[in-house]
Amino acid sequence: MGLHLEGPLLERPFFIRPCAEVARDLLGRHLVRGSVRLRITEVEAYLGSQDSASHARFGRTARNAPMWEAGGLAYVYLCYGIHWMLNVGAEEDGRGAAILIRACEPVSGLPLIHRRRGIDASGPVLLAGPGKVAQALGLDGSFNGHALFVAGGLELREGDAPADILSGPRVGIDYAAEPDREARLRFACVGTKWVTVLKGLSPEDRSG
DNA sequence: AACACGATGGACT
DNA sequence: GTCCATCGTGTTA
Repeated sequence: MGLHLEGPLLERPFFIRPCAEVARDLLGRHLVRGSVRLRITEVEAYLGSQDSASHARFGRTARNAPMWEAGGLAYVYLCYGIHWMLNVGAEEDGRGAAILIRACEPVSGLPLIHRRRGIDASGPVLLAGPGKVAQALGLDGSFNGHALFVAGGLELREGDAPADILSGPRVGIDYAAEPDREARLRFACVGTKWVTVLKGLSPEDRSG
């Protein structure tokens, strides 16, 4: 056992699509670093320079440079001086689009996850939150710009897609202008307990 | 060069 | 619900 259970890496074209589409498609995929494997359960799409909630609203800077490359690079930044946040770049270069990984469920590597998080919990308190996900993966600024479609280091691999998708407004962006503040750009796996805030989420309209 | 503040999380009332 | 740690970043001057 082992190797044949390892889903293949996502290839680069996966990321070179509209940001919200990639965001929905990231649900259920696996983030892998060494023994730690996490299944993505909640994400937020940040659309680019025209999105007043996005770091891309300032244009290209030293910090957010990975957002502006072609999709598939990690954008990792420090929030509140304390918490590292993991984003996945999307779309073609020059767009500034990226997806924040907000919550995951553990698949393997619990001992290391517990050690990095500093708690022994088994519920959502362990991995529901963008800072928690990055901490569990042992990420810091040195991962900014890391290619997620390359084996070794931090990887994005196939997983199992959710039965259905919930969507709702993004969290913690009160500074954004309308309509960005209300845009339904947060996505989560239906039925999961591994989600930061259930309030505001509802099933996507699948008609059409 | 100074300043304001944040895509949060944990402790606490 | 409230408070606040802690520092890199972008803004303004």
